[in-house]
Amino acid sequence: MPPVSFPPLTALRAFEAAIRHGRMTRAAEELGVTHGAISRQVRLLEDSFGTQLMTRSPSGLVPTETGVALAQHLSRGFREIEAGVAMLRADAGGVLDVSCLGTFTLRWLIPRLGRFATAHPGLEVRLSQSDAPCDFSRGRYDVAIRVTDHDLPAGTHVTTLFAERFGPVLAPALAARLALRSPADLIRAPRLWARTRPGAWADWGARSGCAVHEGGTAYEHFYFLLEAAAAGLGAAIAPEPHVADDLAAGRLVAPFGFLPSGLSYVAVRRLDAPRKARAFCDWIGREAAG
Amino acid sequence: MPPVSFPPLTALRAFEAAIRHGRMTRAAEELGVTHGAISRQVRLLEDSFGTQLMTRSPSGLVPTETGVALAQHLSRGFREIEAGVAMLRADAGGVLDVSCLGTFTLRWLIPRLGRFATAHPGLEVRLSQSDAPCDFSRGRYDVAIRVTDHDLPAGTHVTTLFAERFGPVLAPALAARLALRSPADLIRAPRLWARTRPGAWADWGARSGCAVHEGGTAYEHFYFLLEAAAAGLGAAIAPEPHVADDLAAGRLVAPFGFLPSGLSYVAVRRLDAPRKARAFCDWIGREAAG
DNA sequence: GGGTGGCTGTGAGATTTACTCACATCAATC
DNA sequence: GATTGATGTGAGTAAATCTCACAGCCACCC
Repeated sequence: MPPVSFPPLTALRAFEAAIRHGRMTRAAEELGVTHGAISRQVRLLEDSFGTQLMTRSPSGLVPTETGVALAQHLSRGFREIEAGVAMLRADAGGVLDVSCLGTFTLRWLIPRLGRFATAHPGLEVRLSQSDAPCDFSRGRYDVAIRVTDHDLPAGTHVTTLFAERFGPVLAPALAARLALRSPADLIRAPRLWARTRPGAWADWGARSGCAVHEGGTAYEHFYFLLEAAAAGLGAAIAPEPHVADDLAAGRLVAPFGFLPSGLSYVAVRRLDAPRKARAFCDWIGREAAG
Repeated sequence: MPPVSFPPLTALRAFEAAIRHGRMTRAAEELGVTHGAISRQVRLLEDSFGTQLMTRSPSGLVPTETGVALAQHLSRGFREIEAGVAMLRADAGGVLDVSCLGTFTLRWLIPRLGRFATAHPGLEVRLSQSDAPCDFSRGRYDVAIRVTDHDLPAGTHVTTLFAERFGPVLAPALAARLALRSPADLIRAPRLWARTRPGAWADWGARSGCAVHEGGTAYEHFYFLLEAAAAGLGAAIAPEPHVADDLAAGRLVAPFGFLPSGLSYVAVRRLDAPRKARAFCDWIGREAAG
């Protein structure tokens, strides 16, 4: 319960706004509540003091002498508080720099970022693409999203998003033409791979027990790789979250599903990162869980 | 929901207290909550701004630069609010003057007044005895409790307490000696009456259909009347609430029960009475109803 | 190294506060 | 008398706040 030295601050605020506007309806608009809420708060305040603070009339409110004196104190008090909050808001907005895997960004994070923006107005998330190992020493970003195939730097907090699952994907038409019956049959498909993940086919082969041939067509970015696969140029090894939408849309098929890659997607921040970095990591952890 | 321009005031207050004390545990003591509540409120504040406001250590809290700045604004703001509240509390305590029927006061109100005092600390109820018609023009009291046998002044608010029921009461021994079988037998009892209610016997006679004789012994105050009746000196016409305790204690008996007198006990206040008058009337109305 | 004390953090659930909705009442205006 | 715009309130819901009961951490002491 509130300390005995104060009535509810909500009631004080409602009262101050009502007096300042001269009407409960206007105060309600300012505070984002119904006039009934203002009426109750003011009534509660008057009851708790045993003193009438305003008279009501159809043309609005008139404070009593006591009410005027109280409202003046409250106005000054709330203005001071408002000044502090505004100062903080000006500071605290700004930008959060997030270093992120390119394709993950495009296909998983960006579609969800609107919810973060809604929850944190005034805070801009600035994304940069990288799959280099985390290096907070240069201060270029506050949070890094990575797959845990690199040693993570000491003195960081790691938020696990989800375990990676990966598997071969290709266009439906190509899959039909190749009459694939088992994962081993993929050896007949043209092999596509990304320079960012050169060992993907070998890793998958080791996990699935399938022989995989070498060579095939290399692409600079994973995004191009998936476009090529969707165009029927061959099969690619892709992490599940990157292709979930394409699978749902029927642009790609994953005839043999996905296997755990042994890796995890993580969000990493320095232990002493700004609070907004923690807010972001908490948020993205919840998004990944949900 | 709170206005978008402010985070929860409760959180701001918790934060300010924590910084001022340098410890959440001390802030919790001041605000009358557990340290867990303070911890959550501060965390909520930091999350909503995306900014760390303090660092925690086993030796206590250290505000960040941002936190210091915010806390200074908040301290000034809350001090201003506190000054207004203190001013009001000083004003609003004081005294409520209640003019009340003497015996009603003694026998019904005073035993209950402790509950009012508990609910309204700092507010003294000053009772004065009177059964004269209400006259708020002299400003001698804020509330008058009366029986509605007088015209009530215009421009007042009336809270009905309960309808009066009255009837004859006398000592058990006298009742036994007189071998009363019906109300009419009361004509054999010595007739006691109060100067404040000279027409009581006649009123009761009219309502009960019994002949009542005139004369008998007059007392200045109703209290004396009841003492005389309890001493076996005769029968008196009493309102039920005045003698409830004596009946329960066996000091008096009401062999023929009580009849509605056509009157009501009411609490009356001016329409523009101080808020504490309304608080009192609301309270006494609830006590009468319960 | 282990024990103690005092600090903060948090899951889960309970309690309290605050609010909405849908009306009612009142007074001013036309 | 009807309309408009103000405040008041019963009943129920939603949200906020809090408690309880622990856990974890660090400094200090032995």
